[in-house]
Amino acid sequence: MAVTLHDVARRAGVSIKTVSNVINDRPNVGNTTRALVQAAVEELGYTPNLTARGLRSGRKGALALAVPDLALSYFAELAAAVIETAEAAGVVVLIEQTGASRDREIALLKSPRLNMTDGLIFSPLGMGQEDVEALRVDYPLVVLGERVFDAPTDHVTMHNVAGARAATDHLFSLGRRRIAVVGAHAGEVVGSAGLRLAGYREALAAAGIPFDEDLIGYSELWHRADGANAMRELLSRGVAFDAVFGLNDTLALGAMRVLQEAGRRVPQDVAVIGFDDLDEAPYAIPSLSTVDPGRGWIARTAVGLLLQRIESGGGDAVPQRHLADFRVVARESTVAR
Amino acid sequence: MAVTLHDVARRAGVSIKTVSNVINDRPNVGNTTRALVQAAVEELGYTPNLTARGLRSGRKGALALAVPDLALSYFAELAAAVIETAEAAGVVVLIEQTGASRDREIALLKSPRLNMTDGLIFSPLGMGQEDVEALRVDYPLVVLGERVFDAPTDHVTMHNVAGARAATDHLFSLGRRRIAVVGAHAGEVVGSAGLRLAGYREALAAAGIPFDEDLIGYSELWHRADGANAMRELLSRGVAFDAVFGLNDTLALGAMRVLQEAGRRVPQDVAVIGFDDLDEAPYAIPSLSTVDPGRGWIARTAVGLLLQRIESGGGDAVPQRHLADFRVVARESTVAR
DNA sequence: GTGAAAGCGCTAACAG
DNA sequence: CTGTTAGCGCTTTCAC
Repeated sequence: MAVTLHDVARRAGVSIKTVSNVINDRPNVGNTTRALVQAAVEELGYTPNLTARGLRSGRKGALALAVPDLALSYFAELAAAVIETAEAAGVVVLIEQTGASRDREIALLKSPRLNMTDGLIFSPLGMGQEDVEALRVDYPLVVLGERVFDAPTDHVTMHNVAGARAATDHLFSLGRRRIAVVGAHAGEVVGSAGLRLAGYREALAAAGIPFDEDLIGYSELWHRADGANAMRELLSRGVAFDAVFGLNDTLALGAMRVLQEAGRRVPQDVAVIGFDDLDEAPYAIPSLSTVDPGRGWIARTAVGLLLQRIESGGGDAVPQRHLADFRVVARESTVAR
Repeated sequence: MAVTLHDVARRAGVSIKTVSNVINDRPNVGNTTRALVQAAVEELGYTPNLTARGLRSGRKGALALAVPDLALSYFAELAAAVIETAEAAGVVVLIEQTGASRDREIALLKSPRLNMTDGLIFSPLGMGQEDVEALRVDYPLVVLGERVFDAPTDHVTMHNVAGARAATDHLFSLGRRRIAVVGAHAGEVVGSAGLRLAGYREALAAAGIPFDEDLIGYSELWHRADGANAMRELLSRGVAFDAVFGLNDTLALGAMRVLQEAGRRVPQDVAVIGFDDLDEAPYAIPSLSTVDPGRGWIARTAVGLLLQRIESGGGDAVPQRHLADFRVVARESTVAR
């Protein structure tokens, strides 16, 4: 290996600078020289050393994406979209898992590992409002989600409140009135759990239905098993309900599973709606109604924003906030009885 | 930003070499000097420039993982395990998606993008035996799966044939005899589809049951929708069957969905088994029986092997082949009637 | 035990 | 239009 610019230059009988110019197709190079160099590149099988280029130019051609856990479908699908978009721009993606731990999230933000990249797309789950300062970093950063407000960085996020409200309204439109929630985080205000719960409460208030704490199922994480456990607890509590709002699809699927184990028919006895519109939602049994939060748009916007920040040398343009469109996707789990 | 070794050296009143020695905790440095340097590092908030280190030492501290598509749960879960293992070794993971395209896979193998990393863990899906030569690369490479045999590289793979045979035997043990297959690839021999189908045929042969082409459902890809489509086609063909072997869990889940839409009860009318033991398999309705192919072990072994190759300077030790243990996981979708 | 100097492969001035 | 010359920040001989 180790074919360098020098080798190509020697072979083509030109200077290393000219080769560099051809590689980065810069304008000021004669056509014959260009062809000569290109031939040499072919013959020698030259491929630029990205590390050296990165060291010299400061541009690494890589971005980092930090998510809680790739095994969570939502983040896997998000990552797939981010990688696809980045690849189209000739940028590679390095993935970090934080395990939704506040400490690991904060540690990651100042990790030397990041200096292999030009910037970070960060989806925090453990950090909160009190950690705003940790987001004041000296590299391009785009934050996904709404755990932290008034952060000094670009945000791309979804309509958590409005989406949750629409999901709840959808259940109301079927005539359901006792709507259980699965996946709430005790005391949380910011963050997807808090915001979606707020949307649920807004819908309740607008419909004149009192909020009933007994209908709220809590869980730390949002794995399928957490949805199942929360539903088991809800059932064992003996409260009556005719619908369930899973704060995400994974929770909803876990809950749906337990409901059916317990002999409750979905949607006849209990209607179920989730949030995320995972690829698998249409294939659940029954197919799962949900809120499509515009994941693809979010990925594309986040990558675009980050690349733009990188391009502009991280100038301190005023932080932007982008919101994806959402829509309720009605499937079998919320068919009217 | 941009605190360099020089800055630390100046602050500590020592030479840059000494600082470097402390950072990489090399032995030959006095205790007082070491403390002095460490203090300076703290104060200045020095973090090493990994790009420069990579350029100089040749070690980038990164590895690439190439999979067909992160949105496929199997690969998402595999990637999660690889990242976790790599992180424990202080190595970051860069993910490439090939879309299961042969051309993109081959292109990736010689992509300059890879020289940001020390090596590649490669899970091909489009390449075949005729592409062995493309695997003869000059960087450490570990191949996952069995699309290519006699390759000049390390392999980590699963017992596709034996696992599939065990899955089929499990269905036999329930008294099922007409076992449909979902997700076969026409004419494929190597590759997961071909091997798992071979395992199915082995089980058939051992049980003295003739192979019936009518029971084989084909699909190009292994998305949920492909399993659903293959099952729809199988049903429309009107052949009788009392069990289904999904060549992976995703296919099985898609097929199960269609079966129930069509009024076939699982497992009473049709037993269903998959392959992969995805996180979601226990939460399907009914919970999905499957083959656990040892995904975690595969990830750990692949990372270990790659790091070892990298460590040893890519010496041409003889290619190794590692096989994970598997086991059949019986759940509700294959309960005896 | 520590310092000085060279150079990894590339880009970016600045000349010519 | 093309060549020369410095480094980017680090590790690594080789002296001391």
